[in-house]
Amino acid sequence: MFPAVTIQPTDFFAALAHETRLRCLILLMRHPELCVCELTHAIGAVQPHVSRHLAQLRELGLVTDRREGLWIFYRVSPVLPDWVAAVLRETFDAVCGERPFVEDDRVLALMANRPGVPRCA
Amino acid sequence: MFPAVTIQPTDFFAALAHETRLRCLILLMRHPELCVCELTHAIGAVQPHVSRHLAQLRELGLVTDRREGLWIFYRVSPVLPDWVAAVLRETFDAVCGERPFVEDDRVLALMANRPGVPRCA
DNA sequence: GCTCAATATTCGTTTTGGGGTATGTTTCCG
DNA sequence: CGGAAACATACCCCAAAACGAATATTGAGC
Repeated sequence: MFPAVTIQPTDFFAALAHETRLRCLILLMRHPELCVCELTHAIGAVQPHVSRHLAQLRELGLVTDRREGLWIFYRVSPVLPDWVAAVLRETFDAVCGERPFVEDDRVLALMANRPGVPRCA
Repeated sequence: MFPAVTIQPTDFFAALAHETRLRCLILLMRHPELCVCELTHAIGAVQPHVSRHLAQLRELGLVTDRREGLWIFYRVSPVLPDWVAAVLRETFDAVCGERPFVEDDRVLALMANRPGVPRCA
């Protein structure tokens, strides 16, 4: 019904203004949820770097996290204000085919030993 | 045909991440064009402050400027990439009724001695 | 030519944000 | 209970961004 969070426009745009955070968000829009090690691997950064920027997205309410065993899975918040979701979608459509966003998803697809999703038969 | 400029997503969002720049852009979306003194008056800041942030918007290609006598009129660039224009429109629709954006336009409407537009009979 | 009005830019300083590395916390497993 | 794995946080340092005030530029009018 009501979006759970109120997000200041300038805070929202500041969150999108960093490449690491934008790359994480784009990846999270391609997949229902991803854990930190997947995001870290896809982006090719060190883990504290990714964790720090994920924390900023979380504090703003753009993403939510869920613990499952050792892993913490992030997903795009399902209760975003409509205009925030709309801006994210417009941005996604515009950049999902560009660098470095395409490569990020390709690198993720080639990742071995991914938790959760890739259960073999 | 082709948008004249290529704008990096992170640069674009960084431009929107400052309140002064966002307030200028919202005002410029309500009016075909505005000069610096109008923007300065509406926002209630000192002139160098507004000029500096307008310069950043101009360097990014989000606005264009046109000199007419002593005044320099700014307007939202007519050749923005589609997704940039779409994000601006979504943002405008979301915030144009909120503070401080409504007040900015009210203050502007009450401004005396505006150049250009308000020619009396 | 001089002067004033509108705007832009520069300078010095302060603040904010990001990076790298080390360390802390939580959970699972044996 | 003692590891090790996954992730978060803290600390210190540097660079980019913003601010206030002063100054430079541009054009109009006389």
